[in-house]
Amino acid sequence: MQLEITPVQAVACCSPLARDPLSEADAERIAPLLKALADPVRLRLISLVASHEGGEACVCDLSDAFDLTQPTISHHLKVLHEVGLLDREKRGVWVYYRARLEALDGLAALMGGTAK
Amino acid sequence: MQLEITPVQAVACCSPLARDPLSEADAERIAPLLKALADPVRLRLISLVASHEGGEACVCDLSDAFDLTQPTISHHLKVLHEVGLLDREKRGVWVYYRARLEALDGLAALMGGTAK
DNA sequence: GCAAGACATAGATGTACGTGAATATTTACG
DNA sequence: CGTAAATATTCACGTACATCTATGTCTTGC
Repeated sequence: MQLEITPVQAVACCSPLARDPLSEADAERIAPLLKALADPVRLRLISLVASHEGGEACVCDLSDAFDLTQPTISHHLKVLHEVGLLDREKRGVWVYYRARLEALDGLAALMGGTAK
Repeated sequence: MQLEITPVQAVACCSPLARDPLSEADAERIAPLLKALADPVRLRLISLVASHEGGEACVCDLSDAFDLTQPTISHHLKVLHEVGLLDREKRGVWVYYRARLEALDGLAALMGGTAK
């Protein structure tokens, strides 16, 4: 269940960085999203999930790619989930994660478009 | 003078996150860029610089927008400069910063394009 | 040359964060 | 039920980081 407002929803509500000065409030809402992405392990995790067949992957698919303990992977997935970059669905014993592509697109729209 | 390799150059050398799994090496090079951006103050700083007239701004233009001391602003600008997101040019007493739009576009290309 | 202004650096401090070990929770299966 | 497997949570620890105060460096104008 996902009832609370996640930082992901902050992405869609402002013009590109290079067009207008970002407000303090918007910056405070967007920074956590980037902070969640600003880790090598989490970058690879979201990339693995997003590029995995079917657009989703379970933890078992993911943890093999890293030289980290299972709780650490679980922690990183939680961080990405809490900001709304990953959706989480439990099916049986396994937990499947799915990337929120709109969120990534939102961030891309924020940073890009400067070459216009 | 800018002779060393900055993290900014790591952006252009990989396909979008959602297309192929990001390699460990690429992730290690890109994460510092996002980490530099993942701060409310630095987000606003780069936005202020990029959206400022002429595409550049001196520290004096920037520090007024924040309730922080001058050394703190200077520190944040240094962080953005060190990863290559901001160019730095001293003219007289003033130091002008300019956003590297290619870097921002590179990041945007990395995260977006998922709606294809 | 000296004083003033713009910006950077150094040192110090509290907080946030990445990681692992140990343990808990949940589900399937016999 | 009870055991095994998949994932999450808790606790602890070392490091990184944001911020401030104090000080340094450099440029301009008198």
